[in-house]
Amino acid sequence: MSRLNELRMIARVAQMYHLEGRRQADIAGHFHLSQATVSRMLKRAVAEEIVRTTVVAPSGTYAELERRLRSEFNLSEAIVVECAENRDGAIMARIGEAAAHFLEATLQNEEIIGVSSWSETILKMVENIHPMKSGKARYVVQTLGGMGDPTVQMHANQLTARLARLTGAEARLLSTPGVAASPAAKDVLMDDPFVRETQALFPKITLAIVGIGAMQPSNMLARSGNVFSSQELAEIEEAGGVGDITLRFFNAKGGVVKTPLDERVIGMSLEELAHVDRVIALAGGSSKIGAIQAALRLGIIDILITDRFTASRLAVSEAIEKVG
Amino acid sequence: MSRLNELRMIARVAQMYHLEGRRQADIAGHFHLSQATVSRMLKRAVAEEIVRTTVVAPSGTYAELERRLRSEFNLSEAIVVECAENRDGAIMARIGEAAAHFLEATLQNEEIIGVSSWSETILKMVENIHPMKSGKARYVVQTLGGMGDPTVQMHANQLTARLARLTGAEARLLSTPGVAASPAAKDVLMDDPFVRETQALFPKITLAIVGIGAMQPSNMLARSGNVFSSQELAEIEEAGGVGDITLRFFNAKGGVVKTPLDERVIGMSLEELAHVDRVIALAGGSSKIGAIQAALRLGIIDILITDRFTASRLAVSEAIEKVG
DNA sequence: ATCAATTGAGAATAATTATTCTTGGGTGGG
DNA sequence: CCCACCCAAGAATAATTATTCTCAATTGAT
Repeated sequence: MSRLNELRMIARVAQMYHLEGRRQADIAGHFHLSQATVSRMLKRAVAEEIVRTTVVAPSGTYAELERRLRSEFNLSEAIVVECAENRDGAIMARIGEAAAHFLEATLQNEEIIGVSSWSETILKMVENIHPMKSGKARYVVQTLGGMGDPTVQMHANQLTARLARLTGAEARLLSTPGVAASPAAKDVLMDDPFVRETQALFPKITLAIVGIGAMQPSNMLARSGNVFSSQELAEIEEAGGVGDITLRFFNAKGGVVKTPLDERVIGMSLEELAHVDRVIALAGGSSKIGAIQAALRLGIIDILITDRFTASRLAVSEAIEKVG
Repeated sequence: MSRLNELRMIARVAQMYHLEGRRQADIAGHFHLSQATVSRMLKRAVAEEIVRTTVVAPSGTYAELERRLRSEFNLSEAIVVECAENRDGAIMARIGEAAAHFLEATLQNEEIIGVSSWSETILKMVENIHPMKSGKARYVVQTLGGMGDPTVQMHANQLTARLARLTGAEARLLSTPGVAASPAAKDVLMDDPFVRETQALFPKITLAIVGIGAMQPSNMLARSGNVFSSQELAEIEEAGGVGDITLRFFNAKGGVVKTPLDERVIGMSLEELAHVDRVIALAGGSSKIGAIQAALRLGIIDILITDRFTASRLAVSEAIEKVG
């Protein structure tokens, strides 16, 4: 019976604290208690479930899906965006917006940003970033050479440059094809002092923004001319490759797939990426599910930004495979 | 659209803080934000109703009734106790328990407690107090002489003494009748040095525990022999009296009613009571509604402890009268 | 009954959180 | 275009809260 009297008082203290907004010391004075006691009563109020705090996700957000992604794939953060229709264009726009906001909110001073600048999603991100006047970032480093058609290559350079301008950083470009014709050709291309300089920054990147590619080349990539021939792609698939990040391939289990082609890519390696403090992956769309799942299994992505359709399928599929 | 991205992040921060119990500085580190920003986001989360805190009153408590009593009667605190049946015996027992708990929880060191020791409710309170070993209170002062029958007078003394023992205090008794036969007789009784000494403590009382009497004498009071004759009671009623605290009468509007009888009472006056830091009134039961309501209007009671039936009728009745 | 272990509360202190102060940028009116 | 004002964010600081430390008292086990 005295327990009830005790709880009544605890409830009253909780009411004064949480609803009336009074300070603990104030409440302590009111009841002639010590502040320490009030603090303990409030703790007790939570334990007794007299005080309950709920966090309501705003509609259009998917906190539960995010939680599952974090937990299934051991991510530092996951952002799942609302998207009315499961269409690639819409999805990329929404992911881009969310990524832009996240970047703006969390970008530190003097960061060195790495960006693999030929994904449409990343383009959407850049389009949504507000200019940050007081030069926040130090460098924006292009982590993969341009693809095929020189016009598109320039596009990629421009995207990097634009991101640099928006973040008040200096752009460090890779004005070279992403894939050389041969290892020897790569050596030649790498001889360029600007290329060397940019590459030298890879280990210093503090924040990398990457897209995830499926074996099906994306629109942008396709338009940019063929990167790898279908024969080469077949070779990669043969070796188990299901997706790539900056043209570095991996298999469904999250293992790195090395083929001779690897020697011809001019860009950041997965090993280098693994050393980056924050790796943000932007990817969505039903055609990429498998690639994304595999990419997450690499264990080098810290933050995934995706759409609710993809998120849902990723979470379910991963959970099932773990049980199976 | 960016508002949603902002709210998502706020929601996530709120989740980490409130549900995962992480520190603001920790969250700030996770998102590369400043602790100040996290604090502001959390404030915003409350404003946006992303975070909601509810205080659930344990069943068997009546927070809303208490709130109404506090507000209608301008009380510092109100305690409304659960009570299965609207029967005086049960009500007094519950009120006593609650009062005991409240006293134990809020009693300071060196307090000087005044107690008008002839109410059954106060007796129940004393019965429920656990001994406080490290002498908390300084004195327990009897604020009204005993009534009629010397046996009952002794009872009253014993109750005071018992409360003193339980609180580790020294008892200061009024070993005299509560009502003298005449003002002159009162002067004689007051000549007693112990009586004078006790009375001298009235202005030093820091916490007074009082009952509220209706014009209908209570069981205990009746058993103790008649205090006032029916003629005298009629005289008081004539003057508007509807209730008393330590035999000091007041009318329905909360005004003090002085009659010649007042000159014969040996006990604390309402003026003295008004100067006491904390005045705790213990009263319940349907027969006392009017008296309690009037007593509360006196404005000298800080804390009321009553039962849910009485509380409910008090709150309703006061609200109606205020509207009318 | 005695004693170690446990509990409970306040005082003092450490940790955490809110706010003020300051700076720099954005904005809108002249 | 310039200026004044407003707003946002972090650093520094003030305010608030949680915890540790201490002491005393209780309990349970001999």
